[in-house]
Amino acid sequence: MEEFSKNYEPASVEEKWNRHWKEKKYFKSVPDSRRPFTVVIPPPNVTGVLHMGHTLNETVQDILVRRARMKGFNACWVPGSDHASIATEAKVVGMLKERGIDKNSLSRPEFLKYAYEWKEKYGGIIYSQVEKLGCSVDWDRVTFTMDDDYYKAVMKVFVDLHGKGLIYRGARMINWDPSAQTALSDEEVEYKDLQGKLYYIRYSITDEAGKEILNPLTGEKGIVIATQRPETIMGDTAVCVNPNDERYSHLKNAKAIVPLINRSIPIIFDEYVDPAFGTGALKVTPAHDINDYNLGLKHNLEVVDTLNADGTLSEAAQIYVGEDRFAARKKIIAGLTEKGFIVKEEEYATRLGYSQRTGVVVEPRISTQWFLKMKPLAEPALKAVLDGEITIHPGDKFLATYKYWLENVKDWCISRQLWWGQQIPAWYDDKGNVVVAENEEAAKKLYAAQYGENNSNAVLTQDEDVLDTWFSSWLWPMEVFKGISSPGNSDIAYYYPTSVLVTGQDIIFFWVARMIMAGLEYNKEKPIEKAIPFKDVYFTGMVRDKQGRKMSKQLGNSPDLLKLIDAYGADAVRFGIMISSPAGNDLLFDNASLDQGKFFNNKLWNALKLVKMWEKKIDASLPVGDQFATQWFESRLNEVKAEVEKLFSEFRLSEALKTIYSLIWDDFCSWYLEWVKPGFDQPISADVYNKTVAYFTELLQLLHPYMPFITEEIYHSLEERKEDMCVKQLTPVADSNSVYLGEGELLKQAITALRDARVKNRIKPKDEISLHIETGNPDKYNNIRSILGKQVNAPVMHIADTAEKGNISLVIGKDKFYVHSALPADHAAQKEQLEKDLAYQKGFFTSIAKKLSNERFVQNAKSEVVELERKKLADAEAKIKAIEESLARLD
RNA sequence: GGGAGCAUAGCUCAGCUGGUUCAGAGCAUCUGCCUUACAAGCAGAGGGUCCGCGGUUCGAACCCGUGUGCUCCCA
Repeated sequence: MEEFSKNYEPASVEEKWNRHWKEKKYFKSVPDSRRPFTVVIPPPNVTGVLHMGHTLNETVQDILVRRARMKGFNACWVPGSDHASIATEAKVVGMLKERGIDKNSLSRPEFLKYAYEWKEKYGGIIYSQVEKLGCSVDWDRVTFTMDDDYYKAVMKVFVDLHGKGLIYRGARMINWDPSAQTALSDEEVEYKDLQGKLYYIRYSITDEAGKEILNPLTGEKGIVIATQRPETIMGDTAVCVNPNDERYSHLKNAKAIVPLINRSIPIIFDEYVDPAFGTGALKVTPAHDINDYNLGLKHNLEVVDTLNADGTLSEAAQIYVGEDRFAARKKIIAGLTEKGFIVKEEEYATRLGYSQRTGVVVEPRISTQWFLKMKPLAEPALKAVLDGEITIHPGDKFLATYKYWLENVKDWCISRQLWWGQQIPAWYDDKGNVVVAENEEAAKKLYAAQYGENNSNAVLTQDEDVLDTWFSSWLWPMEVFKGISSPGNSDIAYYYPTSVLVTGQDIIFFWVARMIMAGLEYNKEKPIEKAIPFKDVYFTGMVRDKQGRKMSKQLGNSPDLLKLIDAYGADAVRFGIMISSPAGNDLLFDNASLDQGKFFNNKLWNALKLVKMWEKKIDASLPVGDQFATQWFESRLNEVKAEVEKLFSEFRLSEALKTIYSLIWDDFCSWYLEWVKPGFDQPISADVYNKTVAYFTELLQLLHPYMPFITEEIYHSLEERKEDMCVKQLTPVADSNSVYLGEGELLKQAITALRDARVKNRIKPKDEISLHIETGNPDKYNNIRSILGKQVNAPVMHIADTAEKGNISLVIGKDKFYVHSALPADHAAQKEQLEKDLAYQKGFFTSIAKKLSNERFVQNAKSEVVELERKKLADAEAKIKAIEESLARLD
C-alpha cells in the first residue's frame, strides 16, 4: 500500500494530472449528439503575463466548464489571445529601441517580423500560465486575432459593412495619442480629474482699419479671454462672445490680435458662450478643441492646426516650432508674462483625457479616419438585452450602464495609424479615388469596373493604417469557430451561440456590447436566441490589493501568478480567489485566503489518510449496525447538492464554494468521520466503509470544478478507478430525509453543549461521565444515543421522563441533561450559564407574547405565521420551565 | 453636471419574497488541548445601536423618503 506524505504536496500532483489530462485529450471537443456548453476565453492580449484579474476570470470559466462537462454537456472552452494593436506596437517599438533599432528605419514587413517574435514569446507565457492554473481548455482550438483565417474574416466584415454603408471615411475631430501617434476610439480615453490653471490673456482689439479700440464702458484696452491651454493661441481663428453680453456689444466687426504672433482674427457672436464663465470671452481654436471645432464649422472659421502628430508645435504655430506641447506652454506663458499679456492666473479644477494604452494626454485633432456607424447596430443589441435574450449577471447591476452607452453611442473610429494589426482593405489611386475590397486583386477589378478600363493600369496603394483591435475581437465568439470566414460550417452550427461569457466589467463597451452587435448583424437570418453570441454574461469584479487599491504595474502590488502557484499550488490559488470573490463585486486579494486554500488541501489529504487507515480494518463479517451516521450524512449531502445546484444556476460561485467547503470540513470531517470512526483496534463494517468512500467521492466531485488537481488525486488514491474524475458524471440529486436532518441537528447540539459543560467543569476528554436525560419524548434519542454517548464519553446513559439529578445540569432544547461525574462541578459557572439562557428565553418569550397579544397581528398576519409564533411561545415556555427547575436544583 | 451602486462583528462579506434559517459565515481575537487523519489541527467562547434621522406596516437589517460617507460609470 502506498505511503502518504504528512502534508499534501501540490507541485508533483498538479504536473502529473495536467500531463495525464492532456494526453487523454479530455478537453478536446468535437461536435456530437450531446448538448454543447461553449465558452470562449476573453482574449488576454499578448503584451504581458496573466495578472490576478485574468486569474479570477479564467478560474470562473474553468469552474463553469468543468461542472458542465461533469453534467453531461459537450464542453468546449476555446483559448486564445488578441494582438492588442496599440499596446503591443508600443512594446515592440520599445524592444527595438533597446536593441538600438528605430522603427522608422524598418519597412512594414520587417517590423511585423519583430512583432511576431514578441507575440510568440509572450503569447506562449500566457498559455503556459493558463495551463498551470488547470484550465480545461481545448488546446487544438487556440485562436489568435491575427491568424490567417481570422485576418480574412476581419477583411470580409470590413468590406461587408462598407458595402452596407455602415463604414465611411472622413475628417473628424478624433482623440489623438501623440505618443503612439494614432487615433483612438472614445472608449480608449480615460478621464482624470486634476488641478489645472486658467490663464487670463489680454488680446488687443482693433477696428476694421486696424485702429485700436477701447471699451467704451470701462475704458479698458482689448479683451481678456481665459484659457487652460495658452500654447494653442497660435491656432486661434476667432474670439467669441455672447451676443447678449453688453460688455462686448461694441465689438461688432472688430478684430482681435493674437498676442506674440500678431494675427488678426474676427470677433464672432454666439449664444454658445456662457457670459458667466471666465470673462465671457472665448478664444476659438477649431483645430484643437471639439467645441471650438463645431463653432468653427458654424461660423466658417479657418482651421489652423498648430500641432504635429507627435505633439510638437508645427510650422503653422510660427513660434516654438518643434517644441513639445507642454514645454511650449511654459515658454509661451513666460513670453506672454514678459510682454504683459497675462492678466492673471487662477487655479482650476479640470478633467483631462489620457490614452488608456500609453498614458499620455490625448490631443483632440482633426483627422481623416475610418468610422463605423453605430446606431443601426446598437438598436438590436440593446433590444436583445432588454428583452432578456441575454442575461447579465450578477443581477442587473450593469444593465443601466449598458443601456446608457448604447442609447448614446457615437460612431466608432476604427482606424489606427499603426502597423501591428489588420491593414485596412482600401486602395487609393494617385488622385485619391478609393476602392474597398477584400484583397488587392479584388480591389483592382473593382477599380477597373468603377473608374473605367482606361485606368485599369493605375497604381493602387493600400491604406497604410490598421484596424482597431476590438474590430477583430468583436467577432471572437463567431470566428473562433470560423463562423465568418467559413459560415455554416459544422463547428459554428454546433457551438454557436456560446453559453456564457465571463469577463471584467471594464470592457462592457469595448467588447461585450460590440460582440452582441456583431453577433446579431451576422446571424440576422436566425431567430434571436440563435443569433446572440452568448446567453449569459458574468461580470467579475476587479481584483484589488488588501488595502483596496487597484492592482497595477506602477504600484507593483500585483503578485506573480506562477510564484503563487509555486508557493500554494494551483488549487489553493483557485480556492483563495474564489472564496473571496462575491459575484460582480471587487475583491480584496489577500494571501490569507490562499492559506485557507492550502489548509483545506491538507484537510482533504488527512481525511484521505484516515479513510485509508480504515481500509485495513474492514471486517466483512461485521453486521451493518448503527446506521444513523450514514443515513444522516446521505441526507445532508443531498441537501447540499440541491443547494449548490441552485447557487450555480444563479452564478453564485463563491457561495457555492463556501457551502461545499463547510460540507466537507464541518459535516464530513468534524461530524461524520468522527461518528463512524472505529475505536482503537476496532474493526469497521464493510457497509460503513464503502459508504464513506462513496460519500467522499461525491464530495470530491462537487469540489472538483474549483480544485481539480487534489480532487483527482484523492479520487484515485481512495480506490482503484477506471475513469478519471474530470470526466466522471455527477450523480443526480436525491431527496433528503428531514427527520434524519433534524435528529442530526439535535445530536450536534447535544454534543456541543455537553462538550462545553465538560470544558467549563474541567472534565478531561478521557474522564468518563454518565448521562441522565429527562425528556417528555425519550424516543427521539433512539437513533442518536449511541453516537452521543461515544462523542461525549458517556458509557452510561439513561433517558426517561424523570431523571436522576447529577452534579452538572444543563438544558438542551426542552430537555434536562444531568451529568454525573466523579469530579467536583463548578456550580457558579453552571449557574451563570443557566441564568444567561434564562434571560434570553424570557426576553424571547416576552417579545412573542407581546406580538400575540396584539390583535392586529393576529388578524392581519398569515395564519401559518401566527401558528408558528404560538409554537415558539410554547417552546420558550417549556424551555424556561426546564431552566428554572435546573437552577432550583443548583441552589 | 448626469447615472448606478455600497454602508451589517476588529477585517472581508452573506442575509432571496418584510415574520426562528434573523441578527449569520470566514478570517482575526480569547480559553483549553502534543485526544494515533490533520497544531496548516482539535474542542469551546466572546464580539454587532444592521451608517444617522423620519415614514409605511400589526411587524423593518430588508420597503419609501432624507442626510452623511465611500466606490464606479458617463459628459
